[in-house]
Amino acid sequence: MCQSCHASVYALAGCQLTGDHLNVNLQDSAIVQQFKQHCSLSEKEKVLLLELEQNPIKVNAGDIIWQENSKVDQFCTISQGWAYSFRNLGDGSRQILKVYLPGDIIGMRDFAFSNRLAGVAMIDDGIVSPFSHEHLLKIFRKSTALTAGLFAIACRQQAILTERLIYLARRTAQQRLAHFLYEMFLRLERIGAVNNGRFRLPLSQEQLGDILGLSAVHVSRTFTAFREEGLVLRDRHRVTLPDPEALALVAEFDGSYLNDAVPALFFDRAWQSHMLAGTAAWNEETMPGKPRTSSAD
Amino acid sequence: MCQSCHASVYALAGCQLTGDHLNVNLQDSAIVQQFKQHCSLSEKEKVLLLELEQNPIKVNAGDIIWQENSKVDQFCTISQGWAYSFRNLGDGSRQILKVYLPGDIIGMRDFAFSNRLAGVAMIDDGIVSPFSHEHLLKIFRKSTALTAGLFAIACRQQAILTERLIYLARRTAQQRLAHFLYEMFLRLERIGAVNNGRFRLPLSQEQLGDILGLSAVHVSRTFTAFREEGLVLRDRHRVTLPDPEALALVAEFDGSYLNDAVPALFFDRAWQSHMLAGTAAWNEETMPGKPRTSSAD
DNA sequence: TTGGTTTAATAACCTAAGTTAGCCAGATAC
DNA sequence: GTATCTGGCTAACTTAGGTTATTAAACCAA
Repeated sequence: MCQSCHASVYALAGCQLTGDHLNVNLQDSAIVQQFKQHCSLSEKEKVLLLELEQNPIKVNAGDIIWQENSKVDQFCTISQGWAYSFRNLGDGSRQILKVYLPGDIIGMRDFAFSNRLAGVAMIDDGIVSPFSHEHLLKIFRKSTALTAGLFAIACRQQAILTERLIYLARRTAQQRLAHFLYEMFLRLERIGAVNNGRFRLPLSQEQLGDILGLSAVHVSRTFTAFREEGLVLRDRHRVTLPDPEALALVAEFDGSYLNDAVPALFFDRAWQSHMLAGTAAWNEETMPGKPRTSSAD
Repeated sequence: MCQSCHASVYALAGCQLTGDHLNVNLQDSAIVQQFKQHCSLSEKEKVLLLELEQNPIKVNAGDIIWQENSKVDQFCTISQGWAYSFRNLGDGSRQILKVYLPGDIIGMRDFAFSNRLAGVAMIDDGIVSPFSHEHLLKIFRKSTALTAGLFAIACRQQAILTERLIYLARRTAQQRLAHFLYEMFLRLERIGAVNNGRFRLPLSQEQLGDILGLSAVHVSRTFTAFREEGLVLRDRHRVTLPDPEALALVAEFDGSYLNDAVPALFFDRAWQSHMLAGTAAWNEETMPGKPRTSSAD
């Protein structure tokens, strides 16, 4: 951890640091982008959010951010790299619960618990920024808009889990893999990491199996089937979807749980001005455009 | 909906009403019990919570509270009866996502969405109380303690979903059924609905299949196996667990996601007094005892 | 009472995915 | 260079659970 850096978030914002010190600024913070999906932010609110990223740490591929059952002492934002949360099961198998991309908040689900229900590990090299319970409570106290935003993020997280639950309970291997690939395609597209249906997917077939509740062997079989059907081409860690919509069709993918993040309340201006006068400006102008960052937590 | 009743929550609290009007009071509100798991409440906060139950409605078994894809206009607390949320899938099957018991909040996951991702139906006759987005925002503005409590409930909801996800992805039919029955046993025990390992479970085998991602036929087979092993006795809608712990063993049940709802912050008194002075009294005295109401949402 | 409907038990059969194992191609190490 | 390791592909075989069908018991409405 960047212990030697005691610069405030104000100082950090916009400055260029070298070595272990990392650049954070008001414009390109992934977490601010994340929240802009949900509401417009005042400067004060941006600062509150940026404070979450005061303590950037470089982490390496394979690093464990925290272990299952360890004490819950902090949460993290991730600003570079991929991570995943996982549970090791009694029989030696494990389940990967969620893949995190830059802009996501990691571990917020542990807020209500004294011990971690899941471990988190880095897939890639990257940068994470730990923050504390206090920080979260501070946001609750200081900004109703950010609170609602955090609550919305927790709700969307539930929606994503629900979607996966249905797929794991009810769908075939082809549908599961198609769904996962298409979901990653959409999430990566938002953060500009897709080029012509082609993107990097740094996951082994074993890891994919742990995500999808399948054996690695069957993941391989399923990729073979997709290759023969021309639906998915995979070369090491690069994946190409020649026709993403065809894949979505196989998966019976309904993206409303990702895209339809437009609470009724954003559109009720009379109510807005009544309830939120003086706290924060919710702004429907940010809504019509497509969200640009990945889904949170 | 009890449109004719415009009595304030203060008037309702403690009064005895007849016909469509229902009794709500400060002591036995299931939602207040629910929150007491997480924190102690001031009188003002209790009133804020009780306002959620201002509009009790009688509903009948089989009633649809709301349909999938309908507009998100309100949430609900449930004070009597059982309900479940569900998704109908393209192929005619459906997945039951969650069973709600008295004291739970229904539909909070839809906070971030304009349309419902899941429908909700009553299993039993019961009483639900709708409340609005505004109400939730009002709580965010007025009480950091209740906000944190709501956030904690959303987090626990994620934990429960995560647990189910793992079981659906990785476990055998016996483990899934054992897990579900044992979880219901624990939740019902908390609200005093278990007598000597015996409780009412008003779900058909088809509904159980929709919960567990199994066919009704296989649910039947699994019950037969449990009966032969003396693990579970089922007669229509009554279930007896002669040895609940044996069942927990079969399920490899780890209850920390239900019981360990004790955030580190509750125990850090220095931090408490620092952060929360003047807002609400978090109280570690309510913690050591076992929670008494079912898990929320 | 009757006839219709829902729920449950069991059997026979089928299939998707797990398991084990062998092989090969890239990496990485020596 | 060669040896080793990891990740991926394919084949052969096994198995848990799905599907369909039959029967019987509960439940309900007329």
